[in-house]
Amino acid sequence: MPLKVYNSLTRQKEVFQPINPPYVGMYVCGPTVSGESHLGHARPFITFDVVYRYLKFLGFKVRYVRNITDAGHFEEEGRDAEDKISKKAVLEKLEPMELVQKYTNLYHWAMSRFNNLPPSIEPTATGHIVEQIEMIKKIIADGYAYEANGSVYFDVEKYNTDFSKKGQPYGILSGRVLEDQIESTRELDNQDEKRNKSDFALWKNAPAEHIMRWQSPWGEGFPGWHIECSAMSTKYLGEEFDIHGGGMDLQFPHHECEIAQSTVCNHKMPARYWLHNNMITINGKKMGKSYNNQIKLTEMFTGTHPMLAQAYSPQTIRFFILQSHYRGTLDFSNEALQASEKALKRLWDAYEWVIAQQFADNSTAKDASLDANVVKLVGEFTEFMNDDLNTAKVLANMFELVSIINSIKDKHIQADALSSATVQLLQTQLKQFVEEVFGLKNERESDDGKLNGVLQLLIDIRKEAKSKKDFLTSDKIRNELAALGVQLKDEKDGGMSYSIS
RNA sequence: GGUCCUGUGGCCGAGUGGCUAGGCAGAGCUCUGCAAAAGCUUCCACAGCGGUUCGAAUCCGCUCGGGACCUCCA
Repeated sequence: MPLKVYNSLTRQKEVFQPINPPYVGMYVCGPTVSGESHLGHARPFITFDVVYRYLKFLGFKVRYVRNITDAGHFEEEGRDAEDKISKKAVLEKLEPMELVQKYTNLYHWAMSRFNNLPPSIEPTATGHIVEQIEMIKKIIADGYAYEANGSVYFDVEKYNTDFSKKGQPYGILSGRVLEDQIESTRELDNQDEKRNKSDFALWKNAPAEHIMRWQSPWGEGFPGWHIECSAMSTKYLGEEFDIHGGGMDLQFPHHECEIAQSTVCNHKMPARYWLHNNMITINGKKMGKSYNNQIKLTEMFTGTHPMLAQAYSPQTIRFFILQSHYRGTLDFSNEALQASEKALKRLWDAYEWVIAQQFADNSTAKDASLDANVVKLVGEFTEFMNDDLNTAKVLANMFELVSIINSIKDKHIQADALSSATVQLLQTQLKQFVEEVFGLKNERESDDGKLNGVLQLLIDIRKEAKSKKDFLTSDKIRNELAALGVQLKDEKDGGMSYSIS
């Protein structure tokens, strides 16, 4: 069964066929680095990290482009159209680029803690002003944009009229009809400069107080909020590429505008497959700026937010996100995150144990039906991923395997119940999916061996105490280590192991 | 108002018309000096009302509820 993905453009699952196999071009809308990332931002970055990882797993050569928006978009609160980054820079008395750097660093830090692979190219908007200006010039030359008072606007009406004839009206991605839009569009700043309310800015004239500004054929200004993605995706992935991803809230107007801009410039629909992840909700409401209900990632990791009962590690959050399908909403709650934390630990413990085991050679399975079941569960990993990346179902299978693995570990099931071939399949596939595809990693503090030595010593003392039935001493060791965050476990075979939380 | 999505057991969440997803929590048992961990068993579902069907959580209709986008937003 080939990989199928749900394409927002066609509103159905489609077989994924790259334009130039084995190469795949994927563009994902990155962060605006005018502030800290919150939990909601984590979803697309983790979701598309898994898409990236899975495509690589399937053998595709992927160029993954994810931009950094550092040029500042409008914040049209009240009357003054201001550049978010400039405004905040003044407040914090930082240079705009200093501020951008600070939040970019913080973002990269969070991404690495999630164990997200860095994209192949991470272009910045400020680094591509020239490309954006060139693109705008082309759109004007083709007659789909006009200048007004040093700003440039995209003529949505004309685009819609002309491209509807080619079967590509404005609104094709989000299923909107332009005529319905016009009446409902809100009053925006400088509305009078536009010919129509639905027109959007390609370039904005910079008022005197605006710090971030660039020279252009239309005077000093800054780019509009959609053009960077069109310019950079075209530059690095070509006029037509395979996958465009992002959050569902970007579908309209952002991605719709990208389609219009790119189509005028390149005479092609920019991307073939449009993938959109759904939102993280909190108390049933989307976590986002509009509701002022975000929990920043730094707050998640440290537990410093009134809504948080405790800190949640990056891998717990990653696992939490993987437990649901990316196109559904995912509701945040302490209970849900705590469940994820425990589940992840159970999965990881069993996983670590089984891949480290050397099983004796065993050509025939003593328990044929169990053996067959393991083969089936493992085989379904790709089957489920191929069905629009159903990570939730893969995890369900992994937990069924966890039970089997733990039973072998506890000797409820004999090791020779499974054939060597099956054990090997289990080990390799689990490793591939847990680490390579899902990108889960061990969060335990790495130590230099000294800590391990100290703990082994304590374990030995505890064993001795136990053998003498000196439970006072043995319990003291266990309890005091527990208070320090080290859990001792008595194994079935009389051994002991520890884990550090 | 327009476009669209959604309503699953205490909580989070999968789900192809017929075969109890899974996780966390609860209960019992096994193991254990006691714990913890683990294993086994078990309880608790498909918003409501109709319809299609031999059979529906799954398809259709209506009602009620929740949400997203239409404006910056992942």
